[in-house]
Amino acid sequence: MSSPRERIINTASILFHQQGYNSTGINQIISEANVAKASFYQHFKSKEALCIAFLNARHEYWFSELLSFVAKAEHSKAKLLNAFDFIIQMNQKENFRGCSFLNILSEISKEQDDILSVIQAHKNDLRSFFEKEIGDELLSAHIYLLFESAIIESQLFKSNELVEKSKKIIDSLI
Amino acid sequence: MSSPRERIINTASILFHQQGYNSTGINQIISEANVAKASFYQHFKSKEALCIAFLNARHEYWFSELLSFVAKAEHSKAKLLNAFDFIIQMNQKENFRGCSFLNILSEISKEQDDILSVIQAHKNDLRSFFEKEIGDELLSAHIYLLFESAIIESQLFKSNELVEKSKKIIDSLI
DNA sequence: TTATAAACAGACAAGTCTGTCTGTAATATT
DNA sequence: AATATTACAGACAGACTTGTCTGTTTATAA
Repeated sequence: MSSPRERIINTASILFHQQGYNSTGINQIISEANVAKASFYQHFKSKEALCIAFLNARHEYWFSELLSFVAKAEHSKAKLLNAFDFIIQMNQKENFRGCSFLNILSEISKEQDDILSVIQAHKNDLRSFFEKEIGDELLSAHIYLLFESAIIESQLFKSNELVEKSKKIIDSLI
Repeated sequence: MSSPRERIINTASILFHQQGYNSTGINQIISEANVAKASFYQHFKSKEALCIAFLNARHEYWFSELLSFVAKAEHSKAKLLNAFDFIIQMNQKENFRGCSFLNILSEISKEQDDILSVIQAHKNDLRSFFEKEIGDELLSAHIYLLFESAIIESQLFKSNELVEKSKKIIDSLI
């Protein structure tokens, strides 16, 4: 069996993503992770610290999945279209729960800048990904914006309709 | 002085929008609205009912503000650009707190479909607004997607940078 | 002026939350 | 084998949550 720390992160990943950050308590996390409360606070000094550890783990996971999904294609345009197919795959896998980072963004208060920084760093990495792939500054911002709304709108309407539309738009754009 | 119901909605509007839905308790709302708890539950059967009343009030307010802002322009293209200037105005007015509807979307659980329906209705109205203004189906979806991400990204980065970029994109698009 | 309605204050129940603490059991290292 | 570390169980504090309830005061209407 994995270490307590791993079990906590894995359980928190599922629960935060499924129920939201504020709606998930430490007690539920440690109970489902089979970890004692004292052990939890030995690894994480607070719930906020766990949140940051979760976001970092999520960043690693999500990005490597995106990259390997995109790598299936050869040319730049096909890679971009694959990125949107990646959204569709994740929607199915995770029941249209949207983006962990943006979900938590909506839940945190002004005081929690530590968390905000991690979210911003993640999205800056995503922006850089598109910039490297596309080159042109304005066009890559354009694609990034469509990518972001494609995720959110599929969460909102529980449907891939606007992801598909985004693909059509990009097809006519590039 | 206004009625208790009005005071509750007004206070909840500020607090939900500033602190988030789950982080705002009934006790804080009634205390800042100067309303007795019994009076609150005479007007709203639950916090969820208040949430729906708030979203409806927000819908009315936000949409009429958008329409009057857009009406300043004559032609279709100028109206669309004005819609993005409306985002900039609201960002300044409300400290980059983003969209109330999408914020609450991130906080609710699977079971709260009543709230989800109100959010979806709001966004469908927004989509219709762009469709009426533009005509073309795919293009109006395109503008809608850019509009949505413009709001979210300005909340995320506490900046109007990507709203301005969206305006440039639309300028070259139409 | 009397009767009806609405808003008031605030205690209370029953549950949640995070974080601390005590003490025991299992595991690693020397 | 003895020591040091790590994880365990779970009680506890203190503060929060939503919603109910009792009783009082104010405002409206007959």
